[in-house]
Amino acid sequence: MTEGLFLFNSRTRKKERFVPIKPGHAGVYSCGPTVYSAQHIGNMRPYLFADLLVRALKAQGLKVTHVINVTDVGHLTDDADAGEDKMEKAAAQSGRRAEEIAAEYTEQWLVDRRRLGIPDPDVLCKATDHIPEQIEMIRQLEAKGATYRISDGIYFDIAKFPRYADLARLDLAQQEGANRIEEVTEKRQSADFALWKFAEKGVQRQQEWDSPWGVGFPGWHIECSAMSTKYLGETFDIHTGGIDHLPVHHSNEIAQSETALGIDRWVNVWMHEEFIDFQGEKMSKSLGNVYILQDLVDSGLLPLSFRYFFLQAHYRKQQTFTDDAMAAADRGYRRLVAQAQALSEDGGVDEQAVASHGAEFRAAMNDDLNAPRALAAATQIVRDESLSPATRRALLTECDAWLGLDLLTAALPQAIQEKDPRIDRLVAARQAARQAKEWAEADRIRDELAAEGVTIEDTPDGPIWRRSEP
RNA sequence: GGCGCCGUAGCCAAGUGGUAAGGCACGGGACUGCAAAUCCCUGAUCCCCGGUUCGAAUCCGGGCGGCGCCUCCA
Repeated sequence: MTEGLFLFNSRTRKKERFVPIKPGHAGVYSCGPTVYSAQHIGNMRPYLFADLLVRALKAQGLKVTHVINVTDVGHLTDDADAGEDKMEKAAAQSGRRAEEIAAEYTEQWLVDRRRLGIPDPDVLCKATDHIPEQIEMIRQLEAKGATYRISDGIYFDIAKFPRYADLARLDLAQQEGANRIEEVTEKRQSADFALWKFAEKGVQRQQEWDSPWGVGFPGWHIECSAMSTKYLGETFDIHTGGIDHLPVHHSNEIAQSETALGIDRWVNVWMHEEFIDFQGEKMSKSLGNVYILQDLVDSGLLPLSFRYFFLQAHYRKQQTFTDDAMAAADRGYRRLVAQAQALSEDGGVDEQAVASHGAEFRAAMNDDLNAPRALAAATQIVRDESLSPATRRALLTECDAWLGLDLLTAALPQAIQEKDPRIDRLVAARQAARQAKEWAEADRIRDELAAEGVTIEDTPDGPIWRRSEP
């Protein structure tokens, strides 16, 4: 009945069966990072989500082209059209070149993605590498009469695009945000946005280019329109991004793309992931309460435990991050992997059982990427004793293609075997006491070590020890 | 003021009309000299009030509470 992948389309506010424009192929564009500083774990949800989507598309047998942009110019600090450029600001503060900063944080972002099991995108495009494309699109808009010039730049006139409010279902007359900020007063409507910003007189920017309108730099929104169109065509399948982008950034993208290209439907499916709530407020660079992946690793957690944490909630719901929830995810992930890897190759693979017992998992994922439900199904498979170990392995291999948790292949770090002769000697002494059945002495040594945070674990191969918490 | 999300067991979180997935913790059990580690078992009628219905966590109305966007932000 419900064959195929169903996705929630923000444009129609409905779950719809995904049908690619070009049979057998799906084009996906994801709004990428602004690389003036480190990406924190909240910033990683969009990429975990996009990866989940890409994996689901591939599981349908589709070939996927995934494009992500890197914003390395033009993203302003305060107002969309009146603040400082974040890249320039970061460069000024650190005394470094903007390109150098962008390269560093782009690389860190890619490394973190890989640690989370996210493959690199097929196309990773930088705004600064596509200035001509952006200028060209602005020229097209100008030719269509959708732009106007004011003292600080070239702007898009949303009055020329009647569908402007459709995506976000905005009531533009009632939007009052503009009243709370210092705005570019020359704009015709407050929702108009900059396409090209002029370099300020007397200010030497690191990043500026010539254009038909004068020296300056592109507005933030135009890069996504220009680059997605370049790599995916004038109409493409799916565009993803944070829910916060829906009313402004994506409304702007649609306005400029559909106007410049002269088309009615630039993107078929818009998908937006919700925020992670960090015990009461969002984590954001602006608020300064950032927490990067390495911080998690430093506290003894596995990167893929964060992926597991992400998979425990649906992407369209705000997810609460707390240290306890993260620790719970870490334990859950380690246990699941240990159980999966403990499965033998015995019993042969029952292909029929693979087809039938994987149904719930596939149905969950195909229902708008319901990862929590799918993860529960995978967990049941690991522990389903009615299936042979080999069959369970086969099922888990299939599940993991969607989940990306490396269930059967992850190398779990064992108890850290530190070198400490003094502790080794005490552990050996306890073991000797145990063998002599001198329990009081053995327990005394164990308590002594416990008091300094060392836990002894007796295994079939003898005792090992580890420090409880760093 | 406008647009939008959410409120389910101690914590995280599925479920959107037929009588509550899963994970973690807690408790119980197995194992152990006792522990640790591991494995097994165990818990909720769904923020409040009213309505619709044979039947609601699930639909409608009204509250209370949390969060996001409208300004850079995933």
